[in-house]
Amino acid sequence: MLEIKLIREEKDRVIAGLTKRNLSEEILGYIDRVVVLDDERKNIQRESDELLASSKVYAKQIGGLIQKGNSGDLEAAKKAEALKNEVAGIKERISELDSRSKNVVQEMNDLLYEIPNIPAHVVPKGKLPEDNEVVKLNADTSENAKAGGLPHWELGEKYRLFDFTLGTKLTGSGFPVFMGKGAALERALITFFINEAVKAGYEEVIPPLLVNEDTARGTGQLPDKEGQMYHATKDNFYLIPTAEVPVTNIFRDEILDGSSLPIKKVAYTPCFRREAGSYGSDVKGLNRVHQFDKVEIVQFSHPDKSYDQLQEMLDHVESLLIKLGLPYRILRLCGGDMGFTSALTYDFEVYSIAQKKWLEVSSVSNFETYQSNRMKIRFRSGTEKPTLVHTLNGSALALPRIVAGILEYYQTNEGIKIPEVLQPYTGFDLIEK
RNA sequence: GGUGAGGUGGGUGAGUGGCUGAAACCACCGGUUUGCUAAACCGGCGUACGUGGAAACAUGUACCGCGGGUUCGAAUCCCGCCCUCACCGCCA
Repeated sequence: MLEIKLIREEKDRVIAGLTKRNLSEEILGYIDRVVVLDDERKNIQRESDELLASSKVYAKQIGGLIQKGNSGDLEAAKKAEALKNEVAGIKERISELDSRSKNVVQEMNDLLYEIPNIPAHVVPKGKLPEDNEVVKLNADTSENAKAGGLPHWELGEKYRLFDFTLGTKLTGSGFPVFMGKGAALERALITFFINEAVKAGYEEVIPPLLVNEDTARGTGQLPDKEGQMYHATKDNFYLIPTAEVPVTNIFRDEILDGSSLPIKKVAYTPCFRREAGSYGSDVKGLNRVHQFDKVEIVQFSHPDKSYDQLQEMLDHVESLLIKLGLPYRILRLCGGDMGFTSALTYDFEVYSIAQKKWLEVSSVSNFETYQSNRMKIRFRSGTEKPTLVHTLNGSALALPRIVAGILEYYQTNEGIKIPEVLQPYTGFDLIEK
C-alpha cells in the first residue's frame, strides 16, 4: 500500500501518477477520503491519549487512597470510591473512541488497499497491452523467417514429453504430467536457471509452498487476488502463486542492517494458480496452466539504488534468453497493463513460431515501497531512523512457456535439438522419437 | 493426535497486581584513560503513532507471542488462538 505520509505530502504527484493507470474517478476520490480519515484518526488519538494519561494519574491516586482506607482512614476510602466512578466515566469515553478509531483505521486501510502503486516516470500512458512499449526486439518475426512447424502441444505428444489428458485424470485440466525427456528438460532448465542466478550473486532458498494468511497479505495476494489462489481451508493455508510470496515475506516486520543491502534471493518453486476466468487459445497447451515451475529472483534494495538493481535484473533475465538462443522482445508495460502493486514492470516475451504469438516468460518489477510498507520491511544505516526498503522481483524464468518456445524453435526433421547451454544439464542433445 | 513445560528488548535472562518500558549481564554506539590494541571507567542503546519543532530533540500514548476479558490499576490473574520444547502415539 502507499504510504499515507506520501499521500498527505505529495498529493498532486500521487494523483498525477495514478492517472496513468486510467483509474476510475471513484478510486481517485479515495485519495481525499484517506486524508480525511487520517485527520480523524489523529484527532481521536489525541483525545484518547489525553484521557489515558489522566486515567493513569487517577489510578495512582486511587491506589494510595485505598491503602490509607485499609489502614482505617474512612475519608480516604470514600474518596477512592468517588474517583473510581470518575475513572469509569473516562473509561467509557475511551472505549467509545477506541471503537471509532478501529472503524476509521479499518476504512482507511480498506481504501489504501484499493489504491494501486504510482507508476514510475518512464511508464507509458495507455490502457491495453497494445500500448506497451517495445524497448527491445531480438527476433525475426517476418513471414519468411524461420516459422511454422508444429505447436508445442503436438510436439509434446509426438515425442511423449508431457501429457495433459493424464493430468486431467490425476487432478483436472491444466495440470500437465511431464515425462521422459520432457521431465528431464524441465529439470535441466530449473537447475540451469538457479545456477545462473547463484553465479549472479543470488542466494538460493527453498521456501514453503503453502503460506499463511499474513504472508499472503504481505505481498498483496490478499485481499486483491483471493480468487487466484488455491486455499487449503482446513489449515487456512494458501498455495503460493509465485515464489515472490514466501521469499519477499522472509523479511516481513524486520529491520535490516543497511550495509547488507541489496539482498538477493533466488528460489525455484512450483506455482499454483486457479486462473479463474481464463479461456480460449490462451490456455492451449502449456500457454497457461494451473501448476507450473518457475525460478524467481527477488531483491531488497536501498531506495536510491533500486532502479540500478532493476536494470541488473533485466540484464540477468535477458542473458538467460540469449544463452538459450530464443527470439524475444522486452516490453515496458503501460500504466493500464501494469500490475497493481508495481511502479515499473518489464515483460520478457518469447516468440512462439508455430503459434505466431508472443508468450510472456518473465515479468520484472520494482515495487518501490508499496510492498515493504505493507510488510514493514525496513533498514537502518548507522543510527538513522528505520526506512522502508524497495522490493523487486522477476521471473528468471517461468518454465512452461520457455519449454514451449524451445520445442517449437528447435524442432527439426530429426527431432528437437537441445540448446548447447542446457546439454550439460540434460545429458542429451536431441529429443527423438 | 495426547500429555506436560514454556513464549519478556539484538542475545542471555530477572520480574506473580501499582514504585516496571521493563533489573542484570552480553553485544552494539559515543566518550575518558592509554605509544597502539586490550582492559577499566562514564554515558547512550527498541518500535509505532500523536503533540510541539526547520531540525536536533522534547513530550504523551501504546506495545513483554496474538486476540479478548477481570480490575481504579495487568508483563504479572482469567479465556481463546498461534508457536516452541520434552515425552508418548503415528510416520516419509
